[in-house]
Amino acid sequence: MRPREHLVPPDPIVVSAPARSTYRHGDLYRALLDAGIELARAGGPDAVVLREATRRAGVVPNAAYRHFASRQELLQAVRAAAVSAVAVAMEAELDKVPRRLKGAAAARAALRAVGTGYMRFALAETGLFRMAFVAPDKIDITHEKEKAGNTGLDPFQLLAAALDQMVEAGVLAPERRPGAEFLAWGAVHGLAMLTIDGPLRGIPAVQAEAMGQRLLDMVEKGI
Amino acid sequence: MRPREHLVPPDPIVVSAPARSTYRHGDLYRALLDAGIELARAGGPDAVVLREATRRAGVVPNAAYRHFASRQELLQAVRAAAVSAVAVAMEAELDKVPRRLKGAAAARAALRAVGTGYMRFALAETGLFRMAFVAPDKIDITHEKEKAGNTGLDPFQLLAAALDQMVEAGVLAPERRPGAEFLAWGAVHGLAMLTIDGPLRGIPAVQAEAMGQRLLDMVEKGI
DNA sequence: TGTACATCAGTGAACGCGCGTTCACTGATGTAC
DNA sequence: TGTACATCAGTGAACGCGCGTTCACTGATGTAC
Repeated sequence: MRPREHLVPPDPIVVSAPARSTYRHGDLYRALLDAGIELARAGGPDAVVLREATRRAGVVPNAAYRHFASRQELLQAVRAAAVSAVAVAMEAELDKVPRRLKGAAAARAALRAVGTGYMRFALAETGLFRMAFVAPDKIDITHEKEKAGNTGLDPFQLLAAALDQMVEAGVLAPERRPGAEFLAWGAVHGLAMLTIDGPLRGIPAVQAEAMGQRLLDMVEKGI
Repeated sequence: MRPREHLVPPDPIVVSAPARSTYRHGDLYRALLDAGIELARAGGPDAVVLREATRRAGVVPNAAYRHFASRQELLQAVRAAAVSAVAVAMEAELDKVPRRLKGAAAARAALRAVGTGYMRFALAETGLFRMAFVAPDKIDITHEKEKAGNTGLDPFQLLAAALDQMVEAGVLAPERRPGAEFLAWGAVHGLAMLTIDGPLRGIPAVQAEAMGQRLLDMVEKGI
């Protein structure tokens, strides 16, 4: 594509090929996936390059084809891992909700937790976050299964559960429930994007956090 | 990059090189920019390829360097045009606000108009919309000037003006004004993204529109 | 327990691709006299 | 008005790049007897 940028001289030391003594790799699938995830962490979807993943796994490029039919397939696996990581971040916040809270207070706290976990993940793991929401024209998403490293609920389901809880607690009118996911998700997602790519880029974490809470106030009040 | 996809046989007819009779092009800068905009319309930022732009302008690849120092510079120009187009779409909605509305009603209508224009643009011109919000690591945004095909206000300023109007009309408490742009923008932007790339992708325009209005209800109530 | 063998994970070499960019050029144009 | 000339927009050819992917292979491993 573009000519190599020589801002930094190319590193002559092969840092990421962990000298393999055995002929077989052992778990190349996992190694490639991990490399892919690492690439996505650092640079988002575009950075997930098949050849680079094999380099990091210390293996010849075409070896990848024993485990992935194409770059697309690697991308899908990485994406699934990223989505899963978002869910884990959300659950981490949910776990912080004090058990003593009941009813309305608990429901509100759950919704906040879900939103907070989402936003924090977006800011802390920008590359993976982008990977989780890669534009569908860049990846074939159909028939994709997620690997669960969590309760098995994806981010959408966690949000839905929080909203259901709000209805049960009488905080959200049942007739407003259908589609409410998209209002809440949209609001949080957008603010995350503004903070990552947009005009809020680079603001101190404390301010980003405060803005996030303010947005969640707005959602709570307006949904 | 990836091998050519042969889903569609390569078109042997040069459709976009408008046989030039003169040696000089006339306005190659404009032609390249227009081609760039067209590419962005169809495929977003990644589709803005210098060589393709020159092809469409009917000119040899390196001719572009008479007018743009690099691909980056073309990208910046296209981005500026995209941002401008967003502003135009927002103004179009603002113009529809009945003149008879005064005070609170007018202010609310203005905020809605701004949000509606934004969302409609995102859905109708997805590629340009993506171009306007291209991730900063893909383009050098510093020292970029926008070309105004509009009143000269960018989308952010249009939103800010609407919010100021709400404060003046007494609909928005002055202490809630600072930073309110980001709440409103974030919410609308996020829903737009969900509709373009996310789970709402492909829903009928009517439903997308309805969801947009519902989101604006939420913003209005909760901001 | 020891040997023959099938399996198949990883190798080595190569491909064609389109990209951004550089170089030395050429020839139409507008300007000065 | 006519001619000489400088300008500089567009040409032609080439570069190196890294990518995804294909092919025929090789040799370590696990299994069947």
